[in-house]
Amino acid sequence: MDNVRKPPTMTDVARAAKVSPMTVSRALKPGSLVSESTRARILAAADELGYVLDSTASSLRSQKTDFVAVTIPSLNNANFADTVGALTEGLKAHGLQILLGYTNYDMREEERLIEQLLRRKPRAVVMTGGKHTPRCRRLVEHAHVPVIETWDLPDQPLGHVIGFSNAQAVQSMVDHFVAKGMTRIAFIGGDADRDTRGLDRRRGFVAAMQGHGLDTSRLIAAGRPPISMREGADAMAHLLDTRQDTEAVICVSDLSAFGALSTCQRRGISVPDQISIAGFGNYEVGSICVPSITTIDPAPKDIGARAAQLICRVLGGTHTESTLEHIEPRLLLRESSA
Amino acid sequence: MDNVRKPPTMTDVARAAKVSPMTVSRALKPGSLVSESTRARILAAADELGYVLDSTASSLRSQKTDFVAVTIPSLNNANFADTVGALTEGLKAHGLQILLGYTNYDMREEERLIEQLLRRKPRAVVMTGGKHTPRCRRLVEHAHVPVIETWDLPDQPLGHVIGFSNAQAVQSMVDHFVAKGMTRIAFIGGDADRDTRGLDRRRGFVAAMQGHGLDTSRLIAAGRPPISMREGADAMAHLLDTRQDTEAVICVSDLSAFGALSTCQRRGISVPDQISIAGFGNYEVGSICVPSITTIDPAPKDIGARAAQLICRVLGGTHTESTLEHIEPRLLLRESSA
DNA sequence: ATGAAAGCGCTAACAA
DNA sequence: TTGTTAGCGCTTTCAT
Repeated sequence: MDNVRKPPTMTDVARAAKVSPMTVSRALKPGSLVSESTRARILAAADELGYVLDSTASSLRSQKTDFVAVTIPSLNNANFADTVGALTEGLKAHGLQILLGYTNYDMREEERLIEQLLRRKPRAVVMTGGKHTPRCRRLVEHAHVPVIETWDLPDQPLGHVIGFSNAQAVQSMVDHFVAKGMTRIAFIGGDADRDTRGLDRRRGFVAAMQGHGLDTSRLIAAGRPPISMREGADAMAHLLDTRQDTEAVICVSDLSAFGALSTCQRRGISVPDQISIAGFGNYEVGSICVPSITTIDPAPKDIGARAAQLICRVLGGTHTESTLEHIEPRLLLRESSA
Repeated sequence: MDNVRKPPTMTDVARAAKVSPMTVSRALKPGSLVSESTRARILAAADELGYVLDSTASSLRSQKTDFVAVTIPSLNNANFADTVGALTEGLKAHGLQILLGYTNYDMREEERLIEQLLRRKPRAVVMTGGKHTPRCRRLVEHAHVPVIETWDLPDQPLGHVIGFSNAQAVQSMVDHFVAKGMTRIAFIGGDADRDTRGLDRRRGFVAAMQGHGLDTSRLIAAGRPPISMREGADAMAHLLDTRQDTEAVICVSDLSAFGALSTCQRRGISVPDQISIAGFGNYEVGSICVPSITTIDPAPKDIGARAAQLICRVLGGTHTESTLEHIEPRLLLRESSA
């Protein structure tokens, strides 16, 4: 009647293979000192019993886990997915797993998440972004674990940084349009400070426009960040209705830029002949659509790969001081901008 | 010189608050029996020391974790992200966390991943898809943990199923085009069996065409699955070059359908006037682009939400037998199909 | 409301 | 090459 059998332990395997639990432990670890015949017997017994190592117990005893905590704002974002993908790949070689959590662009949620993650005693922490609640900062600092902040240049880094200035990247886009002789340039972004990177991009737009002595009033707040295609489409409709003389539109992301483009297509407005459009992030949609969308490539995979490398160096002891690795986003000029 | 201070334990907090460790343990759990003054003292001490509960130890002692293992083929897929999002949301209320892994559309990788995940003793396992290696099946079966397979209707379910027939969904799309009087219908998909759901959709296409006595030779293998926009665009170019009389194209996903659409736009071919296009998955891009793309909505969030509900019922003991919950994908007719 | 003792399953350290 | 002992940090259980 005990339909909830307890799963077999190492002791069960040891008994079945007629060795001590310690020998089983050794046999299950790769490069260890067990005679081949014994190991074979043990593996057979383990397989027979359906034994699976309990990594909870193993971690507790060895005071060492094999995972790296990672937080991203949203699961549903190709850029962050690329970063996490590269990170996973880079860590796999060193036997490290990723423990992934997402904050839903909310610092309170990030704090909750970081506490959850730290309870599992990760070997390192990789966070997206450089703004955190005070308690979140304290938690991470107290953890005595290597920390990497990515996708941003934090004012007060918690540890290592692998990022870039979102503001500066957008400034380079503004500079590009201004160099082409345009002056009436709009920005489409979200309406609140949930997405700090989006906010930085908007700030970069304003700073650059002011630097050129240009009008910054074409600033469309398109809804709760992160805005996507639908919001971009609606914002473009609003812009076309209210500021018909606009020459170029810079969007907070390629997704909203694509939405803006779709509105132009529905209205028969030719891009880039009548208006130029640019995005951010080098999402696939922007490279395929017609016209393809001018954008900025922040090299998400590079961020992940470098984070993995850095973690391995730090855990290996060959790297100790805090680093700032600067990512250089590239401007990709495509068909949507004149 | 000890720059690697050991983090404080419950015993440290107990000493600081002048109570026993047991009382600290109780004070940190919500609804437990500790006087308010003692609890306040303990929480203050914990905060002071930067104490974070060690869930490794806690799980070992209580023989109970708080997470659910989830495998998805790829992180970078809005559909699976939606399922995981809904699952996370539904489980959060019950204090359960998700331990997420991705298989990269590879059954060998899934096996490796499942073993890793099972070592952490999850309370339940949610897998995407119903095809697994024999060892993977054995591992899961031996784990004596509720299992849910999603997004598919497995031949031999491991436990619960929340899914739909990908083949049947595509058949309904074929039926729709045939009812409109079309006969020369093509299918664009991947070229290997990595993506079993993609393969099922292709099978559904062939079966439906044969059922109508139609030619199934317009079957484009567009590269290594899962194919995306670029492959869809190239495949459409190939199709237009070789089978100019094609009336409709069904693509394995909206992403490839959007790529196909972009090729038509570049060549000045009017959709749907000259050719109809349909996708699968109800991705945002298909609803925004011009023309919008006819598709099938497999209700990804619904799958996740139902999985969460099912897990809670099973763990709560109110549900014991294996269930098959059938998702009914909806055909969304949009501008890209005549 | 609080405490003392025991032990979850595993592996570090030492012994043989 | 294999075994013995002890204990990781916590919570179950029982006692007060």
